[in-house]
Amino acid sequence: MVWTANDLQGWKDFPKGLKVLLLDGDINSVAETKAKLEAMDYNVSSFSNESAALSAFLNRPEDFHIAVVEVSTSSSQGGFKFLENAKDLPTVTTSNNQCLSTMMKCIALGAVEFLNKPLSEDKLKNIWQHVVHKAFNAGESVLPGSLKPVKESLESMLQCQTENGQHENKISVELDNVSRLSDNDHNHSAGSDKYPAPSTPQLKQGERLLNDGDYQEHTNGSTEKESGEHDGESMSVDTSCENLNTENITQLRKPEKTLIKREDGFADGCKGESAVSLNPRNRKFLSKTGGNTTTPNKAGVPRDSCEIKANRKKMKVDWTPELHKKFVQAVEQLGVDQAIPSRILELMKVDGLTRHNVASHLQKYRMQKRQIVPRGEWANHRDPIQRSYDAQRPIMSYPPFHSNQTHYPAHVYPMWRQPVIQTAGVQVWGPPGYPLCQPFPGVHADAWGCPVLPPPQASCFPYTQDMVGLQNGKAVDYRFGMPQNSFEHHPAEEVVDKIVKEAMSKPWLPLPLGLKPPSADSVLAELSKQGISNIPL
DNA sequence: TGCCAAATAT
DNA sequence: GATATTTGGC
Repeated sequence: MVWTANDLQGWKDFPKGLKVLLLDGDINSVAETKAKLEAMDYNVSSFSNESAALSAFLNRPEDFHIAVVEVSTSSSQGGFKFLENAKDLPTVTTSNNQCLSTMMKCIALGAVEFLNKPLSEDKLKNIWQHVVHKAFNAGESVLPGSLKPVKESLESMLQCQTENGQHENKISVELDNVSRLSDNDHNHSAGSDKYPAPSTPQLKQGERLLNDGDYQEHTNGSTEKESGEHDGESMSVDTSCENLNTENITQLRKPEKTLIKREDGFADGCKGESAVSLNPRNRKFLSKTGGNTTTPNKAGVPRDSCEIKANRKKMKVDWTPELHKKFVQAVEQLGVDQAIPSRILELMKVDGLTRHNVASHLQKYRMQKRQIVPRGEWANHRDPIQRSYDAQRPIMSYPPFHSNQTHYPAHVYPMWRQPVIQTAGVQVWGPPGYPLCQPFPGVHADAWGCPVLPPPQASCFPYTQDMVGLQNGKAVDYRFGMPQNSFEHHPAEEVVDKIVKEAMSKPWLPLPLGLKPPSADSVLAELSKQGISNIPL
């Protein structure tokens, strides 16, 4: 089925139009709350009388998606009756009474949330999440009729996005399993769905869905900056009402697109999975937590000791092409000297990503860029396997692409090893618009976004592996000694001399590409020539 | 806070 | 065993 923008139009405004049953014994309070809800474009039916509210719901349950009910232990109409008799309707309870027993009673009776009065806009605006939660987690038999269309529409929308391949630059939420989870719930008992969604309203609009990484930093006393900004490039899921659209619920059926996942399991059976995850390995966590994928806590604040433990370790960032692309863009934007983790992190604007994550990736990135490989690997020319491996080693790349460039300078950048044999279908994730293979047919791209030459051409370029930054720790740019127009040219002689000289003066550094270490025989011969015949092992 | 290397996970 | 990523020390 082909979906059009019009098909999704109805949902772009979600949760506007959500039908809310509001019950509050206080006439002033009910009016105030109603006004706030209506300001959010919710469709509110308000009641001050519990019996009236209940009968309204029982008569036309399809008229309501969610209820906001005030409970009171002092009044005869405490709201509990409604709660008990409208179990299928996700019900948010509110009260001036914050005592634990009242809250527990509400939850025990099936309330999805307990909100202290007064009800601010902040508290109210996210109640829609309970509707989604209910729609996806209630067994079919207990799914309120009013929510079935919600569920079906959401499912269709999510499916549509997957088919359209709209899954770039967004941290994913797996709702793929949610439907299945609802089946599980159904198997357990009809009442299992009455367990409340965890602390939904603590997730404020615009706040990120994935925060365990930050929490990790926070617990370490780090001042890790939390990226609260959300621009068009943000890679986190924005759960705000305004943005619950195709951009934000992407990849929902793309387990392989996991960006960040937590992989803890606990001996005590407590599984923490507040983070979004698409990794099949983590699905069990979703099951354990009732499959609530839409309601993590604010800023990853742990809800309990289990979650603290869950956050302490093993949050793993999967550096997908998109994420890496952002990383590379940030690095290039900052420049070699300024590319430090904190700044990269700022530029990337990826929620959930920590400075540690970036630092780690930067470390790898730099190592790759400097072509750091064990010397033995280089020297092992007698190993045919190694030889063939080295033969695939990319030699150079184009300089970082800048979109404002209209031509491509012939600066030759260092390149690092290709992980696999290149094929025509190799995935390339350079910056958008990078003219990868256009100017030079046959040029490939490696996993780090740099196009590379195939081995035959490569063998005739004895350039240093890092043309910038090898001289006495200072940035020295050799690139202008490089051929300017064609790969057929050889580098300037003085450049080669410079590279060789440097390699000899700093034997601890990895050899520049193109420079081969001397063979053991030649070394022995040279030593012998210098009167050294015994080599201590 | 950044960098590096060891440890750990996949 | 290779590679990717986290963790911990400096």
